[in-house]
Amino acid sequence: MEILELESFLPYRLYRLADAVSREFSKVYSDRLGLSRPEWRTLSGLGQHGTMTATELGKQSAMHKTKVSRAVAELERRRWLTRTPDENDRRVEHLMLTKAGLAAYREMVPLAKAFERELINRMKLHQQAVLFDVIYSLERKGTPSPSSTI
Amino acid sequence: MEILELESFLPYRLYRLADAVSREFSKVYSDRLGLSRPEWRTLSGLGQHGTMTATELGKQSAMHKTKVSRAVAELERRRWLTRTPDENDRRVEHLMLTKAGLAAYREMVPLAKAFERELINRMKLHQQAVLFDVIYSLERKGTPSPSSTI
DNA sequence: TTTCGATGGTTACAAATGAAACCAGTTTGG
DNA sequence: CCAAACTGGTTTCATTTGTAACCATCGAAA
Repeated sequence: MEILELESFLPYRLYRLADAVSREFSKVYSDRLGLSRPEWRTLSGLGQHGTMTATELGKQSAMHKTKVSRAVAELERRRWLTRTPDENDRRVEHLMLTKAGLAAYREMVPLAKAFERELINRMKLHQQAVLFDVIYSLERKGTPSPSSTI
Repeated sequence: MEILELESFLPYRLYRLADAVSREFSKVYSDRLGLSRPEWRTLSGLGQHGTMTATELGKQSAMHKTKVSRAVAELERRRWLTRTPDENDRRVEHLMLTKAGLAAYREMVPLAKAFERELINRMKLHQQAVLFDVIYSLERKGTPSPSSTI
């Protein structure tokens, strides 16, 4: 009978990896700032772009609009961001971080970068285990990577 | 001011990729069999191993025991699996797919494999965009992969 | 201008989730 | 033999999430 090896099934592996990484990173902004993931993404988006609408935020960070709406509401409650109604379109609000929000963002950036760096280093140490696994999954089936840029 | 580009932040990219893939694949078992992800993983684990305990299932497929418990309960309700109490340890139950459960599993395996293959192909078509991105993220910082097996 | 479909954003409700409490059974150490 | 610590598994409860309905506004077409 044909069986499926879950442990090496690409969607499963990807999910597991991402979940583990994401959980670990979430500790940083959760422990430090008491943020949820949508809130962190919102903070991050605004910190990066200065000002954005809720829709833009959703696009950039791949969040459903309800998530954005809730995250924005919470950050507003904390006075980490303010809303400014659009001049021409009264449905739209432009969001911007307050001083406090910006301070939080500034605190997070180096932590995030450090986390990423460490993650990359860890992967190197483990002989790029993760990377290798993904590649393995890709190579296993199909022809050997043809025009690979690697 | 130092900013963080969310779109290229490794944890974020990983999560997004995995989420997209997982969601797409979930359509297969959800539309087809009306299964949730934990239920699919349970079905998959049992199909693969024949018989397992709830704890083993949790280990194999990285699910919290409450998820396992609920998934097992649901599959049992559908009569897709049966529980057999362990001889020596009366806390433990051995789970096994019924005919119906096995039939569902058999139906899923080729679909899952096809999905994976298609996924891999799609990546190839896009010049291994995903793979490339991950690698790029890894290369960007740090020294060029030293003992890379690639 | 009025109406109708699309769009920005919020809210309500149901389902999925995680943490912690819990129950039953098992092991360990006195 | 007994109490305490532990383990397999379930349940409870609060939180998070997604879907869909919703409100307000806008743009286009009649």
